[in-house]
Amino acid sequence: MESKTSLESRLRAAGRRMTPQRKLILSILDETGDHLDAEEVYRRAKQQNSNLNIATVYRTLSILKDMELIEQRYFARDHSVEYYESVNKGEHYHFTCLGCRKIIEVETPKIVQVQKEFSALTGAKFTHACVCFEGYCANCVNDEENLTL
Amino acid sequence: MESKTSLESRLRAAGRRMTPQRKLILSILDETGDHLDAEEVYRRAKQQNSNLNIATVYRTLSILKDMELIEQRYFARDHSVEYYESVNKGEHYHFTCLGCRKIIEVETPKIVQVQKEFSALTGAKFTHACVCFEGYCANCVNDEENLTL
DNA sequence: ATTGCTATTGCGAATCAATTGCAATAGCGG
DNA sequence: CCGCTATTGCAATTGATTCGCAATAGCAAT
Repeated sequence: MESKTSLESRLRAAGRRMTPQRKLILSILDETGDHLDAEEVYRRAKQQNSNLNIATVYRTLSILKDMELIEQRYFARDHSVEYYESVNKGEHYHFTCLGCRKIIEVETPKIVQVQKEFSALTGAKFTHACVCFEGYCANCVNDEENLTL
Repeated sequence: MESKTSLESRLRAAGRRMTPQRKLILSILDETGDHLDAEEVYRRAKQQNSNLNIATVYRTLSILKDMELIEQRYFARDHSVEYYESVNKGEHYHFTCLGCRKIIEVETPKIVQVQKEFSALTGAKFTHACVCFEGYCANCVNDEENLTL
Protein backbone atom coordinates (compact mmCIF):
# COMPACT_ATOMS: atom_id res chain seq x y z
CA MET A 1 0.00 0.00 0.00
CA GLU A 2 1.22 3.37 -1.03
CA SER A 3 1.75 6.11 1.55
CA LYS A 4 -0.75 8.94 1.56
CA THR A 5 1.82 11.62 0.78
CA SER A 6 3.28 9.75 -2.16
CA LEU A 7 -0.16 9.05 -3.53
CA GLU A 8 -1.18 12.65 -3.00
CA SER A 9 1.90 13.90 -4.79
CA ARG A 10 1.25 11.53 -7.66
CA LEU A 11 -2.25 12.90 -7.95
CA ARG A 12 -0.93 16.44 -7.82
CA ALA A 13 1.65 15.63 -10.47
CA ALA A 14 -1.24 14.64 -12.69
CA GLY A 15 -2.97 17.95 -11.91
CA ARG A 16 -5.47 16.33 -9.57
CA ARG A 17 -6.57 16.96 -6.00
CA MET A 18 -6.87 14.81 -2.94
CA THR A 19 -10.44 15.01 -1.70
CA PRO A 20 -12.14 13.24 1.21
CA GLN A 21 -14.17 11.25 -1.31
CA ARG A 22 -11.05 9.98 -3.01
CA LYS A 23 -9.37 9.20 0.31
CA LEU A 24 -12.41 7.18 1.30
CA ILE A 25 -12.60 5.22 -1.94
CA LEU A 26 -8.88 4.54 -1.87
CA SER A 27 -8.97 3.32 1.72
CA ILE A 28 -11.78 0.92 0.88
CA LEU A 29 -9.86 -0.47 -2.07
CA ASP A 30 -6.63 -0.71 -0.09
CA GLU A 31 -8.08 -2.37 2.97
CA THR A 32 -10.43 -4.89 1.45
CA GLY A 33 -9.42 -8.44 0.74
CA ASP A 34 -12.55 -8.89 -1.33
CA HIS A 35 -13.07 -8.23 -5.01
CA LEU A 36 -15.23 -5.16 -5.33
CA ASP A 37 -17.11 -3.79 -8.27
CA ALA A 38 -18.06 -0.14 -8.63
CA GLU A 39 -21.46 -0.59 -7.01
CA GLU A 40 -19.98 -2.38 -4.02
CA VAL A 41 -17.30 0.27 -3.56
CA TYR A 42 -20.12 2.80 -3.63
CA ARG A 43 -22.22 0.84 -1.16
CA ARG A 44 -19.38 0.60 1.32
CA ALA A 45 -18.20 4.17 0.89
CA LYS A 46 -21.72 5.51 1.31
CA GLN A 47 -21.86 4.01 4.77
CA GLN A 48 -19.15 6.43 5.82
CA ASN A 49 -20.21 9.40 3.72
CA SER A 50 -23.90 9.22 3.09
CA ASN A 51 -24.10 11.91 0.46
CA LEU A 52 -21.38 10.48 -1.69
CA ASN A 53 -22.62 10.07 -5.24
CA ILE A 54 -22.06 7.04 -7.41
CA ALA A 55 -20.86 9.22 -10.27
CA THR A 56 -17.97 10.23 -8.04
CA VAL A 57 -17.12 6.59 -7.49
CA TYR A 58 -17.06 5.92 -11.20
CA ARG A 59 -14.99 9.03 -11.83
CA THR A 60 -12.51 8.13 -9.11
CA LEU A 61 -12.13 4.55 -10.28
CA SER A 62 -11.58 5.80 -13.78
CA ILE A 63 -8.82 8.17 -12.63
CA LEU A 64 -7.12 5.46 -10.58
CA LYS A 65 -7.26 3.18 -13.59
CA ASP A 66 -5.69 5.85 -15.79
CA MET A 67 -2.95 6.32 -13.22
CA GLU A 68 -2.48 2.54 -13.18
CA LEU A 69 -3.03 2.31 -9.46
CA ILE A 70 -5.83 -0.16 -9.92
CA GLU A 71 -6.79 -2.61 -12.62
CA GLN A 72 -10.23 -3.44 -13.86
CA ARG A 73 -10.67 -7.18 -14.01
CA TYR A 74 -13.43 -9.58 -14.80
CA PHE A 75 -14.80 -12.87 -13.65
CA ALA A 76 -17.20 -15.30 -15.17
CA ARG A 77 -17.66 -16.59 -18.66
CA ASP A 78 -19.89 -13.75 -19.67
CA HIS A 79 -17.79 -11.22 -17.77
CA SER A 80 -20.87 -10.27 -15.86
CA VAL A 81 -18.82 -9.82 -12.73
CA GLU A 82 -16.36 -7.02 -12.82
CA TYR A 83 -14.20 -5.58 -10.11
CA TYR A 84 -11.21 -3.44 -9.32
CA GLU A 85 -8.02 -4.39 -7.56
CA SER A 86 -4.79 -2.62 -6.85
CA VAL A 87 -2.05 -3.31 -9.35
CA ASN A 88 0.61 -4.20 -6.81
CA LYS A 89 -0.84 -7.63 -6.18
CA GLY A 90 1.40 -9.26 -8.77
CA GLU A 91 0.57 -11.39 -11.75
CA HIS A 92 -2.30 -13.71 -10.99
CA TYR A 93 -5.52 -14.99 -12.48
CA HIS A 94 -8.92 -15.99 -11.14
CA PHE A 95 -10.96 -19.12 -10.96
CA THR A 96 -14.64 -18.67 -10.15
CA CYS A 97 -16.52 -21.60 -8.67
CA LEU A 98 -19.95 -21.87 -10.28
CA GLY A 99 -21.18 -23.80 -7.27
CA CYS A 100 -20.30 -21.61 -4.32
CA ARG A 101 -19.23 -18.45 -6.18
CA LYS A 102 -15.90 -18.54 -4.38
CA ILE A 103 -13.01 -16.91 -6.21
CA ILE A 104 -9.67 -18.66 -6.11
CA GLU A 105 -6.55 -16.90 -7.26
CA VAL A 106 -4.42 -18.88 -9.69
CA GLU A 107 -0.71 -18.26 -9.92
CA THR A 108 1.17 -19.62 -12.88
CA PRO A 109 4.06 -18.51 -15.08
CA LYS A 110 2.53 -20.26 -18.08
CA ILE A 111 0.41 -17.36 -19.26
CA VAL A 112 3.50 -15.19 -19.44
CA GLN A 113 5.23 -18.00 -21.32
CA VAL A 114 2.45 -18.00 -23.88
CA GLN A 115 3.00 -14.29 -24.37
CA LYS A 116 6.76 -14.73 -24.75
CA GLU A 117 6.37 -17.54 -27.26
CA PHE A 118 3.86 -15.61 -29.29
CA SER A 119 6.09 -12.55 -29.23
CA ALA A 120 9.08 -14.56 -30.38
CA LEU A 121 7.03 -16.09 -33.15
CA THR A 122 5.28 -13.00 -34.47
CA GLY A 123 7.20 -10.01 -33.16
CA ALA A 124 4.15 -8.73 -31.33
CA LYS A 125 4.41 -6.92 -28.03
CA PHE A 126 1.97 -7.61 -25.18
CA THR A 127 0.59 -4.90 -23.00
CA HIS A 128 -2.12 -6.80 -21.21
CA ALA A 129 -3.62 -10.23 -20.68
CA CYS A 130 -7.09 -10.90 -19.36
CA VAL A 131 -7.61 -14.41 -18.14
CA CYS A 132 -10.50 -15.84 -16.19
CA PHE A 133 -11.37 -19.39 -15.42
CA GLU A 134 -14.67 -20.92 -14.48
CA GLY A 135 -15.64 -24.28 -13.07
CA TYR A 136 -16.32 -26.10 -9.83
CA CYS A 137 -14.00 -26.15 -6.84
CA ALA A 138 -13.12 -29.41 -5.11
CA ASN A 139 -15.94 -28.97 -2.60
CA CYS A 140 -18.55 -28.39 -5.26
CA VAL A 141 -17.45 -30.97 -7.85
CA ASN A 142 -19.29 -33.80 -6.12
CA ASP A 143 -22.46 -31.80 -5.62
CA GLU A 144 -22.47 -30.86 -9.26
CA GLU A 145 -22.07 -34.48 -10.38
CA ASN A 146 -24.90 -35.58 -8.16
CA LEU A 147 -27.18 -32.81 -9.34
CA THR A 148 -26.66 -32.63 -13.06
CA LEU A 149 -25.77 -36.16 -14.13
CA MET B 1 -20.84 -26.44 -39.99
CA GLU B 2 -23.81 -28.45 -38.94
CA SER B 3 -26.36 -29.64 -41.48
CA LYS B 4 -29.69 -27.86 -41.52
CA THR B 5 -31.72 -30.93 -40.67
CA SER B 6 -29.61 -31.87 -37.69
CA LEU B 7 -29.69 -28.34 -36.41
CA GLU B 8 -33.42 -28.17 -36.93
CA SER B 9 -33.95 -31.41 -35.05
CA ARG B 10 -31.79 -30.17 -32.21
CA LEU B 11 -33.90 -27.06 -32.01
CA ARG B 12 -37.06 -29.13 -32.10
CA ALA B 13 -35.72 -31.41 -29.40
CA ALA B 14 -35.38 -28.32 -27.24
CA GLY B 15 -38.97 -27.39 -28.02
CA ARG B 16 -37.99 -24.63 -30.41
CA ARG B 17 -38.85 -23.80 -33.98
CA MET B 18 -36.80 -23.11 -37.08
CA THR B 19 -37.80 -19.72 -38.41
CA PRO B 20 -36.46 -17.73 -41.36
CA GLN B 21 -34.98 -15.24 -38.88
CA ARG B 22 -33.02 -17.97 -37.15
CA LYS B 23 -31.91 -19.51 -40.43
CA LEU B 24 -30.63 -16.12 -41.52
CA ILE B 25 -28.75 -15.41 -38.31
CA LEU B 26 -27.23 -18.88 -38.29
CA SER B 27 -26.08 -18.60 -41.89
CA ILE B 28 -24.39 -15.31 -41.15
CA LEU B 29 -22.57 -16.77 -38.16
CA ASP B 30 -21.61 -19.89 -40.07
CA GLU B 31 -20.36 -18.20 -43.19
CA THR B 32 -18.45 -15.28 -41.76
CA GLY B 33 -14.76 -15.42 -41.08
CA ASP B 34 -15.02 -12.21 -39.09
CA HIS B 35 -15.75 -11.78 -35.44
CA LEU B 36 -19.24 -10.38 -35.12
CA ASP B 37 -20.99 -8.79 -32.21
CA ALA B 38 -24.77 -8.70 -31.83
CA GLU B 39 -25.11 -5.33 -33.55
CA GLU B 40 -23.05 -6.44 -36.51
CA VAL B 41 -25.02 -9.66 -36.88
CA TYR B 42 -28.14 -7.49 -36.85
CA ARG B 43 -26.72 -5.06 -39.39
CA ARG B 44 -25.84 -7.85 -41.81
CA ALA B 45 -29.04 -9.79 -41.29
CA LYS B 46 -31.15 -6.68 -41.79
CA GLN B 47 -29.73 -6.31 -45.28
CA GLN B 48 -31.46 -9.52 -46.22
CA ASN B 49 -34.60 -9.13 -44.12
CA SER B 50 -35.25 -5.48 -43.61
CA ASN B 51 -37.90 -5.78 -40.95
CA LEU B 52 -35.87 -8.05 -38.72
CA ASN B 53 -35.75 -6.65 -35.22
CA ILE B 54 -32.66 -6.46 -33.05
CA ALA B 55 -34.51 -8.04 -30.15
CA THR B 56 -34.85 -11.14 -32.31
CA VAL B 57 -31.11 -11.17 -32.86
CA TYR B 58 -30.44 -10.97 -29.13
CA ARG B 59 -33.01 -13.68 -28.44
CA THR B 60 -31.59 -15.96 -31.11
CA LEU B 61 -28.00 -15.49 -29.97
CA SER B 62 -29.08 -16.24 -26.44
CA ILE B 63 -30.75 -19.48 -27.50
CA LEU B 64 -27.76 -20.58 -29.53
CA LYS B 65 -25.55 -19.85 -26.57
CA ASP B 66 -27.74 -21.93 -24.29
CA MET B 67 -27.61 -24.78 -26.79
CA GLU B 68 -23.83 -24.37 -26.89
CA LEU B 69 -23.77 -23.88 -30.64
CA ILE B 70 -21.98 -20.57 -30.30
CA GLU B 71 -19.78 -19.00 -27.68
CA GLN B 72 -19.75 -15.45 -26.52
CA ARG B 73 -16.21 -14.13 -26.41
CA TYR B 74 -14.53 -10.89 -25.66
CA PHE B 75 -11.65 -8.77 -26.82
CA ALA B 76 -9.88 -5.84 -25.32
CA ARG B 77 -8.73 -5.09 -21.85
CA ASP B 78 -12.03 -3.61 -20.83
CA HIS B 79 -13.97 -6.24 -22.73
CA SER B 80 -15.63 -3.49 -24.66
CA VAL B 81 -15.55 -5.62 -27.76
CA GLU B 82 -17.71 -8.68 -27.64
CA TYR B 83 -18.60 -11.14 -30.33
CA TYR B 84 -20.01 -14.56 -31.05
CA GLU B 85 -18.38 -17.47 -32.80
CA SER B 86 -19.39 -21.04 -33.43
CA VAL B 87 -18.04 -23.51 -30.90
CA ASN B 88 -16.56 -25.90 -33.43
CA LYS B 89 -13.57 -23.69 -34.14
CA GLY B 90 -11.44 -25.47 -31.54
CA GLU B 91 -9.52 -24.14 -28.60
CA HIS B 92 -7.91 -20.84 -29.39
CA TYR B 93 -7.41 -17.39 -27.95
CA HIS B 94 -7.23 -13.87 -29.30
CA PHE B 95 -4.65 -11.16 -29.49
CA THR B 96 -5.94 -7.69 -30.32
CA CYS B 97 -3.54 -5.17 -31.80
CA LEU B 98 -4.08 -1.77 -30.22
CA GLY B 99 -2.50 -0.13 -33.25
CA CYS B 100 -4.39 -1.54 -36.21
CA ARG B 101 -7.21 -3.32 -34.32
CA LYS B 102 -6.33 -6.54 -36.11
CA ILE B 103 -7.26 -9.71 -34.26
CA ILE B 104 -4.77 -12.55 -34.34
CA GLU B 105 -5.77 -15.98 -33.16
CA VAL B 106 -3.35 -17.57 -30.73
CA GLU B 107 -3.08 -21.31 -30.48
CA THR B 108 -1.30 -22.80 -27.53
CA PRO B 109 -1.69 -25.85 -25.31
CA LYS B 110 -0.37 -23.95 -22.30
CA ILE B 111 -3.70 -22.59 -21.12
CA VAL B 112 -5.07 -26.10 -20.94
CA GLN B 113 -1.92 -27.11 -19.07
CA VAL B 114 -2.60 -24.41 -16.50
CA GLN B 115 -6.06 -25.83 -16.03
CA LYS B 116 -4.75 -29.37 -15.64
CA GLU B 117 -2.13 -28.33 -13.11
CA PHE B 118 -4.61 -26.34 -11.11
CA SER B 119 -7.07 -29.22 -11.18
CA ALA B 120 -4.42 -31.66 -10.00
CA LEU B 121 -3.43 -29.28 -7.24
CA THR B 122 -6.85 -28.32 -5.94
CA GLY B 123 -9.30 -30.90 -7.25
CA ALA B 124 -11.25 -28.25 -9.10
CA LYS B 125 -12.94 -28.93 -12.41
CA PHE B 126 -12.81 -26.39 -15.24
CA THR B 127 -15.76 -25.68 -17.47
CA HIS B 128 -14.53 -22.60 -19.24
CA ALA B 129 -11.55 -20.35 -19.75
CA CYS B 130 -11.72 -16.82 -21.07
CA VAL B 131 -8.42 -15.48 -22.30
CA CYS B 132 -7.75 -12.33 -24.24
CA PHE B 133 -4.48 -10.66 -25.02
CA GLU B 134 -3.78 -7.10 -25.98
CA GLY B 135 -0.73 -5.37 -27.39
CA TYR B 136 0.88 -4.30 -30.64
CA CYS B 137 1.47 -6.55 -33.61
CA ALA B 138 4.84 -6.66 -35.34
CA ASN B 139 3.78 -4.04 -37.88
CA CYS B 140 2.61 -1.61 -35.22
CA VAL B 141 5.36 -2.06 -32.63
CA ASN B 142 7.66 0.37 -34.39
CA ASP B 143 4.99 2.99 -34.92
CA GLU B 144 4.07 2.79 -31.27
CA GLU B 145 7.68 3.27 -30.18
CA ASN B 146 8.06 6.28 -32.45
CA LEU B 147 4.84 7.85 -31.27
CA THR B 148 4.79 7.33 -27.54
CA LEU B 149 8.44 7.30 -26.44
C1' DA C 1 -5.39 33.59 6.87
C1' DT C 2 -7.29 35.12 2.54
C1' DT C 3 -7.79 35.00 -2.34
C1' DG C 4 -8.44 33.18 -6.85
C1' DC C 5 -8.21 29.67 -10.06
C1' DT C 6 -10.06 25.52 -11.45
C1' DA C 7 -10.61 20.54 -10.29
C1' DT C 8 -14.15 18.16 -8.19
C1' DT C 9 -18.60 17.17 -6.47
C1' DG C 10 -23.67 16.07 -6.30
C1' DC C 11 -27.51 16.06 -8.86
C1' DG C 12 -30.45 14.99 -12.47
C1' DA C 13 -30.69 14.02 -17.14
C1' DA C 14 -28.92 11.44 -20.95
C1' DT C 15 -26.98 7.49 -23.03
C1' DC C 16 -26.42 2.91 -24.61
C1' DA C 17 -26.77 -1.90 -24.95
C1' DA C 18 -29.73 -5.30 -23.73
C1' DT C 19 -34.23 -7.08 -22.04
C1' DT C 20 -39.15 -7.46 -21.54
C1' DG C 21 -44.42 -7.27 -22.06
C1' DC C 22 -47.67 -7.82 -25.30
C1' DA C 23 -50.59 -8.54 -29.18
C1' DA C 24 -50.14 -10.31 -33.78
C1' DT C 25 -48.01 -13.83 -36.51
C1' DA C 26 -46.54 -18.15 -38.04
C1' DG C 27 -44.13 -23.01 -37.22
C1' DC C 28 -45.27 -27.54 -37.16
C1' DG C 29 -47.46 -31.87 -35.39
C1' DG C 30 -51.70 -34.01 -35.79
C1' DC D 1 -56.12 -27.38 -42.79
C1' DC D 2 -56.39 -26.72 -37.51
C1' DG D 3 -54.97 -25.42 -33.30
C1' DC D 4 -51.58 -24.86 -30.01
C1' DT D 5 -48.00 -22.11 -28.60
C1' DA D 6 -43.26 -20.53 -29.80
C1' DT D 7 -41.69 -16.59 -31.99
C1' DT D 8 -41.73 -12.07 -33.81
C1' DG D 9 -41.81 -6.90 -34.12
C1' DC D 10 -42.60 -3.08 -31.62
C1' DA D 11 -42.35 0.02 -28.02
C1' DA D 12 -41.27 0.70 -23.52
C1' DT D 13 -38.13 -0.49 -19.83
C1' DT D 14 -34.13 -1.59 -17.44
C1' DG D 15 -29.65 -1.01 -15.44
C1' DA D 16 -25.06 0.38 -15.57
C1' DT D 17 -22.33 4.15 -16.79
C1' DT D 18 -21.55 8.87 -18.38
C1' DC D 19 -22.37 13.79 -18.94
C1' DG D 20 -23.64 18.83 -18.31
C1' DC D 21 -23.82 22.11 -15.08
C1' DA D 22 -23.90 25.05 -11.15
C1' DA D 23 -22.13 24.98 -6.52
C1' DT D 24 -18.32 23.63 -3.73
C1' DA D 25 -13.81 23.12 -2.11
C1' DG D 26 -8.45 21.99 -2.84
C1' DC D 27 -4.41 24.11 -2.87
C1' DA D 28 -0.73 27.38 -4.49
C1' DA D 29 0.29 32.01 -4.21
C1' DT D 30 -0.25 36.18 -1.70
